[in-house]
Amino acid sequence: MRQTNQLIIIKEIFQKYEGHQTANEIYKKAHRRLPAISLATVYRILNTLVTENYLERLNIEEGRYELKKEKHIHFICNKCGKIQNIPGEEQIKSIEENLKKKGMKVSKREIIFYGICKEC
Amino acid sequence: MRQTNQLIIIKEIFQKYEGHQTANEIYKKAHRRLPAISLATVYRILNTLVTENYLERLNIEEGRYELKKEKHIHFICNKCGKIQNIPGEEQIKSIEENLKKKGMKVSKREIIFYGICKEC
DNA sequence: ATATTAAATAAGAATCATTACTATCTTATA
DNA sequence: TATAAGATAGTAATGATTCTTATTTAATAT
Ligand SMILES: [Mn+2]
Ligand SMILES: [Mn+2]
Ligand SMILES: [Zn+2]
Ligand SMILES: [Zn+2]
Repeated sequence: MRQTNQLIIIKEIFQKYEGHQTANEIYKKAHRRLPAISLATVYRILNTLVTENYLERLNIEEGRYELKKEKHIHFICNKCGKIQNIPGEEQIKSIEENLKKKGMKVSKREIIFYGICKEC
Repeated sequence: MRQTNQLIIIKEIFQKYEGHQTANEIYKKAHRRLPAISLATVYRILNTLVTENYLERLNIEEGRYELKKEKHIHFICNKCGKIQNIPGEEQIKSIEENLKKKGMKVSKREIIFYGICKEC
């Protein structure tokens, strides 16, 4: 993978802000530093970084990307829209073990709770 | 809510097949019985039925709808694409109780495991 | 049964996220 | 520095979903 300016900048954006960002948000941030960058390039780099396990994609209405870290679960507030990382790993592991016993092999997961957050 | 032909047919499609179907699949099935039906109508009716808790929408790459039944979890095979309903309700309830203790109110959730199914 | 009317529909345009395409450019390497 | 495979910009294309508006229809009152 070639170390292009575009790739370096997008990686830096994720290092600077460890939140859940859309492709378009990344594009706007990258565009400030590299006005010639194209949205298609942002999408291609995001896809590549997901394939390489550098990023993770969260499928909500619009795709959101975040740095790949220890596995976690998401809570999205229906009022303010904030996305939080929440605990629950033991319970999920328990489900995955039961699936394994049944002969299924889990490689990925998407666990999202929706509701009203503490502040709202 | 008016009992239109379009609404009745779409409900019957879900009664006949209790699987996870896309808007377009519904449209094609409905179209056989009512060639004049439009895709926009299918979408509007699906949205209405979700609002009324008759259907549930599963957000994967493409939206998939199924009859609303007891809460459950999904497993999607990366190879054959089959979507299965799997158990794990106790563990999820445990997570939700912890969220409640922290002051969050859960109203909806989306729990999907991806991997390879028993047959593949 | 018929007229009335508010709600639902068909058809197609519009929107929005994402991907495909291709000529041009750039990083890595010799 | 010359070269070539890989990456990019710009833009067209795609696919799912929603919007718009003129027309139709189910429910209700007569
Ligand atoms: Mn997260
Ligand atoms: Mn299901
Ligand atoms: Zn909130
Ligand atoms: Zn399978």
